[in-house]
Amino acid sequence: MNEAFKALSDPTRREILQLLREKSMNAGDIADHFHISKPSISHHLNLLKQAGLVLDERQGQHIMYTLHTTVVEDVIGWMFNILNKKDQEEPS
Amino acid sequence: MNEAFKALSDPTRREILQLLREKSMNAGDIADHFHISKPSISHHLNLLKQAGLVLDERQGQHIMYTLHTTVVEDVIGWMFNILNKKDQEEPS
DNA sequence: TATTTATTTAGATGTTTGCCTAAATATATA
DNA sequence: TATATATTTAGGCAAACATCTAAATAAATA
Repeated sequence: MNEAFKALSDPTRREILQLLREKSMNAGDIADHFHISKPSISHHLNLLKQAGLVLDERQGQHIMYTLHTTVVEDVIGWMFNILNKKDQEEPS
Repeated sequence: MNEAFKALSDPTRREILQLLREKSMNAGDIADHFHISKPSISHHLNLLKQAGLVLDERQGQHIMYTLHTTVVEDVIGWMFNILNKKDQEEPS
């Protein structure tokens, strides 16, 4: 999960996730939302992929990026855990 | 909230939060849990403080660090938001 | 098959980060 | 007030990071 926390620490990458929240997009369309070069966006996408936060799939000329929520849920779990005292685990 | 995400991106700092989850501790006792110099831990504690994730209060010779959960809740909110499609906001 | 379009890889550069040791500050105590 | 204890600040260094341009790769199309 360390890679996920690292990936989430960059504002551009968080914005990419927000974009993908609405719908899957290809790399070029994602890049068009930022004032950053395409190679840089490609690098961010790769980090998000390594962290398990997005999936990629080639569709002909394009590569579609999709939000992958499993790791997001893991992070939420970690965060929730922080909110409860160890010896006071709340019943569900 | 960017500072909080940055603060959470380091494993040592996340471990500090896990420690403080159980009970408040002073800087020295926190440092004793790690194989890192006290100045380095002090630096991590300062970043956590800047991010609003911990509070500090001097108690005589010691400085007590306490988990502060407001920002943790904000981050959880952001994470949850990612899980829901924009045009499909679920009713509470 | 040659060209165009989409994306990534490679390589370079400036900035940020995490760590260290040494020195400074703040409080408590002899 | 002098000394001991707790913690932070300062300064430096190596590794990681975010960005760029140029070149390489992959697929579609003329």
